[in-house]
Amino acid sequence: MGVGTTGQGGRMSKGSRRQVTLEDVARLAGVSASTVSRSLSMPHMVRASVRESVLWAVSRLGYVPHGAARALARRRNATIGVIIPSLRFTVFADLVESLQAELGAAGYSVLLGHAGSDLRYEADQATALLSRGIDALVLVGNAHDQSLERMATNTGIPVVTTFDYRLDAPYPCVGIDNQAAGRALVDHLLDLGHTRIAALMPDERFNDRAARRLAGVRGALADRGLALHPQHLVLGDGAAEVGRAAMAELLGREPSPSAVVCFSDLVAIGAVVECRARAVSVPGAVSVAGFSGIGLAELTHPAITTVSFSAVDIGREAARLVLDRLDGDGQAPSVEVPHRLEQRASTAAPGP
Amino acid sequence: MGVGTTGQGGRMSKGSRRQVTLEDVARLAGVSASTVSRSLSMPHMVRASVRESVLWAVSRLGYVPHGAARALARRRNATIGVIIPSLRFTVFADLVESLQAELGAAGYSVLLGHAGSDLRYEADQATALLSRGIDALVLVGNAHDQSLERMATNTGIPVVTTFDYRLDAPYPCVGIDNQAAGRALVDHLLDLGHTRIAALMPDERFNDRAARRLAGVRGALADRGLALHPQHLVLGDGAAEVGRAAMAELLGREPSPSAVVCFSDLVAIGAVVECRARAVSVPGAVSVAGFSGIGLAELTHPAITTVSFSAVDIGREAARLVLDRLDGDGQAPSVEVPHRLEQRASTAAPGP
DNA sequence: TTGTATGCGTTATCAA
DNA sequence: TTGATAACGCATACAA
Repeated sequence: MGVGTTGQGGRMSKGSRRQVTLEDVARLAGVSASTVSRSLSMPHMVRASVRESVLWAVSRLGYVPHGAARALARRRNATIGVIIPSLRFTVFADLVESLQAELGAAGYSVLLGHAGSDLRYEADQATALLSRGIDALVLVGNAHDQSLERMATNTGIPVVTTFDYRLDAPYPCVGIDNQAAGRALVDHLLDLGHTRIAALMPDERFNDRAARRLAGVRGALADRGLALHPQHLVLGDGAAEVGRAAMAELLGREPSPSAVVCFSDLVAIGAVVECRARAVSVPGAVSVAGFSGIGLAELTHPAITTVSFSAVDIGREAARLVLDRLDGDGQAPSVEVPHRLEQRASTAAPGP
Repeated sequence: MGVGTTGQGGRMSKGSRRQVTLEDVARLAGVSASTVSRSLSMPHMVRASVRESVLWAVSRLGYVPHGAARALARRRNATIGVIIPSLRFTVFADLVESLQAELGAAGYSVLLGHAGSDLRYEADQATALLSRGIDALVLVGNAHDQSLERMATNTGIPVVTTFDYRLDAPYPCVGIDNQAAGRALVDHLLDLGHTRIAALMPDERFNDRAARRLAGVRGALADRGLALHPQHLVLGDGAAEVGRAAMAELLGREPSPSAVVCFSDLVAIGAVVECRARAVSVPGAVSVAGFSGIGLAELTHPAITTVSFSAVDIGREAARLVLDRLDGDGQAPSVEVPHRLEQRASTAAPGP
């Protein structure tokens, strides 16, 4: 679609310039509108010489197809809705960027919505995107509002979920096994000899990934006859500042933990900062672990032990699933993206 | 538009369920289609009792307006295109999130495009968004490809640019005065007594904000009879890892700088990490300053001196400008968002 | 205040 | 291979 010049969509500002239509191109090329349409959408169905003159007319007039008209006629929008909690989390920014690249290459655009951590709000966003016209919906996690689920089934548009892989997922999904990941992190600490392990995490009621990780944490503890002490669970989501505050809170509690798992790397970084501010040695006095494996976690001092995975991979695979549902045979299965324990300097055996 | 249930847009999957249309609602409510349309778009133009029964039918059928049809009829898409270099940069993620919130509240959706740092690619993205149908376009910076500019003027859709405020901007813009900000940072270092000042920055040919900052840097130096030594300009964009590598490069050069300004906080953080790895004291042996004022720059050790500003404010004001162009009188002027020098521990007077 | 008729720009169906 | 023509679903000018 050549670097066209005139398009639709804008308010006709003052000059009220008319949209260049298929008709205009047809007239200039001396053919019918349908031939122009075909020359653009199914070039092989039209004689080469005709196609050439059409293309010439197109670029001469700077014709750009009218998206809405096309969507109306084709019953398809070439647009995918993506709803994430927030772009401030590196992993979601990576997801969106990756999705956009993959879907863009296949001719789809991305319509973006933010949901915070509120499932009701997520459903509202979905309604908005749906009425805007989307061919598929990409969500984060597997817990969603009833009204959203109803909408999805009623409209029949494909839904793909991300960041949480599980066999019983309601939609095709691509993500990590959060429970196994949570377990791996705690097993690592247990192996080091820790017994008083705390967790800094989002409210599990609003975050099913966190809930799964917590299940993994509890499971690992239970397997060794231990449990998460109620005083050892502190809520705190996302930002380093929050991690700092949560760590401050935790350090004031009894019994004091010898290790802390954070469900986000930034929170872990904040926790370490707070420890330094209080002259609490990491990992001397307390071990700290993060989650996600963002680049920064490797550069801090000490470098942060974490469970790493690729949000970019999740985006790419999610795009594959979406395209399979839209243009393929719709049989592509959910995919588990691997995670890996990155053992670094912020965790060590507990002091004597 | 109640939490509807049935919408358009999806491929009709197998069952090929038909879209619920205005007509269906009209039939059920016992009125004409136009009355239904009015009940939804101009409720005050219809008798209360009628409106009620329409609304009832709407929710009964789970009617959701068909975006494309609506866009076609109204010649307006209720969609704003936003093209940014990358979501991996905190400031752009903040911009998008802020824009989305403000525009969403006004009934607009955000269609997102990523351009990297390539103006040609940005223009391609613009073409894609334009043909998807957007009512306005939000860009980053004031330097753009000719073809994009041509498209913009030909379509007549409003364009608003962000992050670079300048009087001679080709479109209404909202951002900081990058030149003044660059100058402020270097003045601070000069006041501390530095004379060998280096810069870690993106290639100015592809980044007009960086070019302006560099102009500010050079200006401040020139005012004191100094200049940027050619060996003291190292390219490196965005990520902490990149800042680390750039700093490594810089530390190997002659003459060695006593202070380094980075055009991004993450790069500054990376630079500090590299210094620590080499046992180069910050700010003892070399001062390091960042740019943007992301939260993390305050938490590092040492905390990073930076020029801070609010990308969220930029987003909010950009949304205001867009809405003014679309629904207002189109007279709202460009806005300069304030920046502030945050003097922190990473900069100090040079050693003897 | 409500209904009728028409247009929005494309694609798809069907003849030619 | 090409050209009429009928959808596609909604908004609006105009008539009632």
